[in-house]
Amino acid sequence: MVPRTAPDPARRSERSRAAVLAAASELVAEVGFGKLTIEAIAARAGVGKQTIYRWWPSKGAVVFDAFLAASEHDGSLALPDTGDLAADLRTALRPAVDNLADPAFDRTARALTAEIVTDPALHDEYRARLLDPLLEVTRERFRSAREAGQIAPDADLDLAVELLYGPLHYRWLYRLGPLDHAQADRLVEAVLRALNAGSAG
Amino acid sequence: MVPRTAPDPARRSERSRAAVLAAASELVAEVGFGKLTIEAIAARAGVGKQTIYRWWPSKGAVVFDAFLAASEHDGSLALPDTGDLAADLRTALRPAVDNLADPAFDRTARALTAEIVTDPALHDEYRARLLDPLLEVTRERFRSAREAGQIAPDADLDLAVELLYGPLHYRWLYRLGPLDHAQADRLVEAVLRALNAGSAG
Amino acid sequence: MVPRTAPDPARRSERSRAAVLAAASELVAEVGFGKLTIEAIAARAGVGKQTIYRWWPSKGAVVFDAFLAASEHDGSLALPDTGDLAADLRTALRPAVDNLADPAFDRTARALTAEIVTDPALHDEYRARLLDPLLEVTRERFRSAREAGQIAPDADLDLAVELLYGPLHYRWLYRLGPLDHAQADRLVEAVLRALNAGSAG
Amino acid sequence: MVPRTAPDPARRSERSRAAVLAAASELVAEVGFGKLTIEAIAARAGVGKQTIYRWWPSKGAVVFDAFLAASEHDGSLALPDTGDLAADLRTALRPAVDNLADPAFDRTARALTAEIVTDPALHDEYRARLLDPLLEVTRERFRSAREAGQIAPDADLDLAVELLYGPLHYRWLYRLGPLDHAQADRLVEAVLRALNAGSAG
DNA sequence: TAGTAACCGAGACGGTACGTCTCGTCTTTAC
DNA sequence: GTAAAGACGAGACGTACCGTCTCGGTTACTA
Repeated sequence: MVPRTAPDPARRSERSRAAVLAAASELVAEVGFGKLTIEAIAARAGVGKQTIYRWWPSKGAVVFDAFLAASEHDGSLALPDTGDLAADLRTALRPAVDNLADPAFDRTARALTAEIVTDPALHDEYRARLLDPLLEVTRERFRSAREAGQIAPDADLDLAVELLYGPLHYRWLYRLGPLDHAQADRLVEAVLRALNAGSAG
Repeated sequence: MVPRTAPDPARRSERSRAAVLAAASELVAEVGFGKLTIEAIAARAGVGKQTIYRWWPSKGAVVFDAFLAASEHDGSLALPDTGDLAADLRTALRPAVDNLADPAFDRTARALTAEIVTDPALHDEYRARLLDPLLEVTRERFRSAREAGQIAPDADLDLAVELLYGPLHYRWLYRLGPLDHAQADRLVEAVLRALNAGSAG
Repeated sequence: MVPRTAPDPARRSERSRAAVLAAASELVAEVGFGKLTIEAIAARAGVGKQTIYRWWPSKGAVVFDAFLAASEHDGSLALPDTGDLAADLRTALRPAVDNLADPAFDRTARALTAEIVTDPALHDEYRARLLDPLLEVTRERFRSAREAGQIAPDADLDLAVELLYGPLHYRWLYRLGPLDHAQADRLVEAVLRALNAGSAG
Repeated sequence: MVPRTAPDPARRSERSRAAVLAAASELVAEVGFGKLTIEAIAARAGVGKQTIYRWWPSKGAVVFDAFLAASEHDGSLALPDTGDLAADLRTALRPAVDNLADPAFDRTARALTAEIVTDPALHDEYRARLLDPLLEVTRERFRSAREAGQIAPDADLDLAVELLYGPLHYRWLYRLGPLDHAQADRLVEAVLRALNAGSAG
């Protein structure tokens, strides 16, 4: 067996790539991730199945790519640094909460989460392209606050971001309660207390 | 299509039920949830496929039932109330952390999480039979601490449990860092600060 | 394994027997033999499946029994002996032709023929209860004609009945041409010529 | 349900087609038609089930095709015209009788007959590809004899072929008596008498 | 500008599993 | 103590997709 030579990205049809991602987006919204099939994507996109298999390793990768294509360049990672930590965190959490509360986003996000949690390759890509950048800017904001003496000088920044996003994610994933701005604000307050905000100021 | 009449549970074969759950447990450990098939479960259990379809609505339901059958009666929900809130929470989190750090448990738990997150019926059953009882005993412990004046009298108990379990779950789900007792202990401290523990004492 | 004891016919429920045969008749007409199932017969008859398996060896046997119950006691075997062989044979063939030309009878008869041709047990029962008696009365009529000098004294009586019924059956089975009285009459003439009728008179 | 579009015969794999027919032939001989399954044919042929369902409408059609593939190009239709009608008919019937008397052929032929009698589509194909050509060459031989003045000038040729093949088929189908050359020869004589052979000479 | 190599749509292929159906047996319930 | 009801192990059904593999037919680089 000669090892399959990698396809030449230079010759890749942009037309097909876009059609596949669009078809995947539509179909995942229509039938859900579980009932989504490569064959249906190919048919909807007017593309041969081989074209999908050539460029994506799995169904999850296609959908994830489609999701990324939509998410990547909205400036959702922008976390301001106005000097007011609480306000900046609220600015970050409130749109996130709005997203999670949107039924369409909820459906897609759940399907992707299920795949990411299960498929190591997708997990890695999710970490690299979405989650780690988000965590990093957040950590950076906490670092800035620590340097400004707004939180404890020995505050664990990793723990800080987990305290911020973890409870929100948990509440969303298991539908434990409403996702709204008030809830987000209360969470921000709790996190700041956990980080001894003010006690050092 | 006439709606299928529900089978009579009184006639259910306990022998078959147990064999199916055992086979499902073994197979999910051997091949993983994704490659698990109903046919393989039936074959391993020495059971007709129809017997599985008669009593469970989906592959996820079978595996979940098998997981429950194993989890339900280990007293994992016991959360002590010694009067020392921090110690009691550490007592609760440490074994949980140990479980999540175990590769075999991790694999099964991820597969089930993926299903629960995606399948509303499984979600409901998970909430009813595992998650809600756990959250309730934890909330109860916080209530006891609040009455004892160990945390702020206006502490939001729902938020409290989410602050406790959310960051841990988040760290586990996305493999954000090591899961060990030290980490659990730091989390407990942060949560207590968030709840103004001691400041009111 | 203890050999199953034969059911005691004395205890047989006439009510169930009749209900099964009626249900089989109706269903074979509604869905055809191929799509007929034991389960459907039992359900329609309001009878347990076991009751059918207890008394009949196969689906074909049930339907055959139902057919027999309807056919056996109509005097279709009556073949007159008026002295006029040609007329008597026409009297025999014409109603047979009418039956075969009836679409409802055709459908059932084809299904049964297919079973009889394939299942030796059914074949034997068909021979014993329907076909052999018919052939015998026909043979007897030819014998009478031979003794009366109306056909050749060395005429082969078995061949005679096959010459009479074979062409008709063949035409019916493969739908080779119309089945009507004129056709039956021409066949009778040909058979009589084959038997040297008249040449000896 | 969108009606399935017909597959493109140009792309059909001759390799698969031949393997399926061979497997069907073998299996029908081994287990009989009734116990033959599409799954077994596919497995034996090393072929996906879908490949069978793609190209054949039913189990009967596969077996029939296998039978045809074996029968079609043996010159069994050759019916000589030596001028001696009786001899030519004997030449035609004797090998037919030999076939029917062969247990292996008998078994397959019964199974196919059962299907043909029951399934209109198979019936049509049988007529078109095997029976009608046979009847036509036979009719043609009778026509030739009629023109030669060997049978009655008003002889009904359709009746003639039915008189020839019908009794034989009847005797075979219901196992009414031995199938041998003597029997075939007697039948030929009877048919010729029925057609007034010689009386016009 | 011709040749050629890769991608492309299309879809048949060998497979696997699906969820359903029916078989014939076995067990339980109720009359 | 019989028979209805129906769960059971078994396994074939016909369908849906999987991922691979030819097929021609465009592209778009190279010679």
